[in-house]
Amino acid sequence: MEQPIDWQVIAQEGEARAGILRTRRSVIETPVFMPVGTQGTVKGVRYEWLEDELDARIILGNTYHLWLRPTPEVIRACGGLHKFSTWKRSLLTDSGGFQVFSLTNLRKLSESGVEFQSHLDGTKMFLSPEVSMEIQAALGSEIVMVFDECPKGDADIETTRKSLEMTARWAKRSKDKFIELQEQGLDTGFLNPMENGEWKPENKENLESEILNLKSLTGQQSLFGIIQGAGHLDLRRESLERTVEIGFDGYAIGGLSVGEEKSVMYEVIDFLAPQMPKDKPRYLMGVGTPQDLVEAVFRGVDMFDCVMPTRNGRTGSAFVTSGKLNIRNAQFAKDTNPLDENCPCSVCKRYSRAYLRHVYQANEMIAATLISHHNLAFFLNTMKQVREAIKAGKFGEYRRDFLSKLSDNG
RNA sequence: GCAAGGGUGGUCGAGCGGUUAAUGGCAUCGGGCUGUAAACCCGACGGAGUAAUAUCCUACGUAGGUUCAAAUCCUACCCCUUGCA
Repeated sequence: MEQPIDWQVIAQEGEARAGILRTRRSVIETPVFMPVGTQGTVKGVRYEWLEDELDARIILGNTYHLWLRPTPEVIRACGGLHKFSTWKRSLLTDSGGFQVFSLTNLRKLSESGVEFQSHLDGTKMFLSPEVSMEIQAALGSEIVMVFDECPKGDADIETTRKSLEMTARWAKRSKDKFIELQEQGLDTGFLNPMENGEWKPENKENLESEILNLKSLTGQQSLFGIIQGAGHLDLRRESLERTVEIGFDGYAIGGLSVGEEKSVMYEVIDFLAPQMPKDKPRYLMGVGTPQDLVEAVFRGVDMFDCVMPTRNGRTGSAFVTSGKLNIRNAQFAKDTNPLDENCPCSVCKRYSRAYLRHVYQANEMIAATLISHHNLAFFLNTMKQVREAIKAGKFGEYRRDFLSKLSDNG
């Protein structure tokens, strides 16, 4: 049976899986880190760098932000988010669900959806599963997320249960609307499979043979469900069952790293990931630090996204082998070393900590760009090493080594 | 030379008799950032001392004076800015 995406495990070690995810627009090796490009741009980083040196295969976009500006009408008129932005590889669009959580004082929540006040000008806007699906069809992403509600990490059991049940109903409504939109041909990113729009990585001999065995794709969008339940394991299980019952192309763990203790996050992943469908990709939303990624892969997660590399990059914090480094610190004023001597990225090859500190302190735009670039390289390289370790059956060793090198608050 | 206005902590600048080690901005130093309302937010910022308080010390151009009390009022001097010679 033809599907919009295809994912196959090519190696496994314990719960950790290495796989190949194919969408209509790119071949993505998992575990994968997806840089966040909320407003149709990964802040501070040109697509040229993401494509060439960093070799990101998939990035995020955000329904809520693009809905307010430039609006789906503009993006549809420009041929969808790929054509509009010129990003040719895969896109995953978040549904606006997270904004239901993070813009809590600008919204009114009800069964039908959420009334938002635009954070730009206060205009009242109504977002619902149906509206979110319409916007994501206009954006034309490869992976569409259901519209969910994300309770606080420390929410009590009754609040969490009510929230989870609404998320389940919203998931069903999302899927119904999603199917309708696909049938109506409103997805701007549709690619005729006969035209073979799929992008393959270059110089990947092993991958070529693996791809040959894979099924062809429908050219349509795929849809991921989201499991909620905060830190309550029985609710997590219930949410998982209800989500799987509806049936999606992949499954996401939502509602982590939203204020709960770190131990709770690992506990939930430990419990949940192994129970999730084995033949579908598992996506841990919004996580996290490099350490979080390694730990979550160890527990069976395949996909990640997080704003940390770009946000921290813009605010002077660099991720390095030993953890984090704050480029503002006076100790780096005359430090001629690169951010991370083990990092092969073009920033580390060329620029010193002293220079990066100077341009940061001087408020030069390039500081944000350079540190964001390095941070993305660090995240993407970490995931590449993780994949290679799993394929070589040495992930346990890799993880131990990785964690032992952390000395700061990584 | 005359007239007017000024000299405040790293810096710019408020304060113009007591609650003022002295508002605020900037700079500096430190911390934070996890499906991006974030090129952002928070804290420290005369010195000594304490785990933290307490407590000392030194400070509003310089030197005197008035007053219970002065960055704030008075006098002299030094310097700066502007205008007139």
